[in-house]
Amino acid sequence: MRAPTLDLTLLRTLVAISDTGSVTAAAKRLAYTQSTVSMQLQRLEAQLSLILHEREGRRIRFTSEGERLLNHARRLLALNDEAWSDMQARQVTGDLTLGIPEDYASLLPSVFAYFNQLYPAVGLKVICGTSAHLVEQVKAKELDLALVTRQRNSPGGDVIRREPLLWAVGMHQQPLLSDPLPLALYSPGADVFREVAEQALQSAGRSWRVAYTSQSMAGLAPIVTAGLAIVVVTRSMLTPALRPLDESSGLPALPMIELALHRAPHRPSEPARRLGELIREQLAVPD
Amino acid sequence: MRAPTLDLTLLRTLVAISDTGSVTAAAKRLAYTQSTVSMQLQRLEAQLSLILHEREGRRIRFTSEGERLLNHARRLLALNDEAWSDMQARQVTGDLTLGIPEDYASLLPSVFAYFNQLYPAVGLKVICGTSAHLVEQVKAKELDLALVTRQRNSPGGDVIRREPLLWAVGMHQQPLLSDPLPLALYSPGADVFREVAEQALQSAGRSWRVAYTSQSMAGLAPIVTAGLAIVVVTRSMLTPALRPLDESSGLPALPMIELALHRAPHRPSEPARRLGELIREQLAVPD
DNA sequence: TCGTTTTGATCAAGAATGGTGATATATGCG
DNA sequence: CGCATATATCACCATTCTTGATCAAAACGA
Repeated sequence: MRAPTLDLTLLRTLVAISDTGSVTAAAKRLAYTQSTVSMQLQRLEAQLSLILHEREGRRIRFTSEGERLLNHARRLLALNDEAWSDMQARQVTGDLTLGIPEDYASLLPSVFAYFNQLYPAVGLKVICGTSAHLVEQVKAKELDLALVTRQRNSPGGDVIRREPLLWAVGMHQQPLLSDPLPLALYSPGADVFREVAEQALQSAGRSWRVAYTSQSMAGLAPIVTAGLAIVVVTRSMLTPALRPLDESSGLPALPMIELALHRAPHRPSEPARRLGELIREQLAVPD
Repeated sequence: MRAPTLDLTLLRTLVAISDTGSVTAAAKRLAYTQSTVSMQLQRLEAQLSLILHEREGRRIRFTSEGERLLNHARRLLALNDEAWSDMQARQVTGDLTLGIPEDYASLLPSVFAYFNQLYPAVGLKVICGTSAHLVEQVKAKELDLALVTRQRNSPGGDVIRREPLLWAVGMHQQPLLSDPLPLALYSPGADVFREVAEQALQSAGRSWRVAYTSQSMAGLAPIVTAGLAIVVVTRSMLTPALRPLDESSGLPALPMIELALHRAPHRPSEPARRLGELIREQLAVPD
């Protein structure tokens, strides 16, 4: 039993007719003429020597063969689309620099791996820095994209995800609720976490002291796990060495933080567009 | 990212080139001209704006994009072929009568179910009877097909499978090796099992008596499980109530039996062809 | 009920596509 | 250095596909 090949174009038309329920609407969707779609349907039936549809009044009804072919068609087209976009993706070339906050570096590797698989011809460079600095670099076109943290509803960039901020201490430490509260913070002005924490404490009337500062979480970690200070993190930054504190700790609630994607001011390059899309897809609200 | 549709014909050509390793050979396989295949390959590359192949000397080498597309192509074509043959199968209509030995009835239901799924428009009738009778009916065109048992290398029909014959007794019975041996047999002349058994005993110089006869195994079963007689079966006819005897029982070895498919003398109808093929596929040497 | 509108089928015609044979080019082999 | 084989390219032809126009049939509205 030889198997000639189906015409995917006709199958796409068939699916469009089924989806829209009418030849005319399908024609509109596919940017064909009504007569074209009508003839395509007939052509498909002729090629298979099968009656795929019948009409009751004006409404179209698919025969059981038609329905069956529709199933095949959808699977076939899904595979086709996947193949096509995979092949197109391989043509996307260029270089691309993305900036991320150091503390989110742990969140992204899987995205980078996936991106590299989809777009092997793109040279992706990743630069870590504080959010404020990254935003500057994007404006200066030193970066194509930057993923930054920011306070809720502050302007600039597209929001990718919102996350709650948490107070955290070392896993085996009791909360140090001394007054003033010993904080481990990022360098002054460098990061929103610091601003947020100080605002929250201030409006709660708590006093604090900066027990330690660093450019990144990595630098703060030893201090915190040693129990010398408490720190502000997002849920995705929690490690086994950190224990989050809930409201029973008596500390003021912290607002949500936003993760936003900034794009360089000119029209984004194709690789930048793709990576932006991928980041949005992969990081969107996994809560 | 819109996804235009690939041309499966071109993909088939691509696969053929890959399989045969040359444009000319692919053309031969596909019943195209060499120039056609050459242009098809170029067309495919043009449509995707990709270089799929390069030449080193005369030999063709696919680029990594080409190899990647080949993977997609094979999957796509497999799905296409499946869809096509499924749709074609639905057009096979007609009626069809198959004869089988009663004792093989238990072996076939799954085949019938599968057949009915593949060819829902075919009315399949199954008739049970002894092999000798079924052969007569096929010759008389009362049956389209008949599956029969026969002695090894006897003429007529196509061999579907060979099976060893076994002596069997009731599961909890000791072999009754009295002399003469009490046999449970099919009706005289009705089945090859009987002939085979008698030949084997005769040439071994054993005497026997027919303790019970019936038209089918179903009729013999009670006698055998009660331990009143021994019986000849194929491996596929063994039930939990039956225990096969090996050569240590002292009984003469039995020859292989053949399961053969007879077709009515005229050109087989399409449904008959399909069922024949299916039976061959499904029953072929599962040992 | 009778126009009006919308939808689908059909047709002829023009455009575009795809296949072919002939031919030129290149490669491998003796 | 040819000869044999494989591939690329080209012009031509046939077929296929799309389209606009037209017609028939339903649905719609008053």
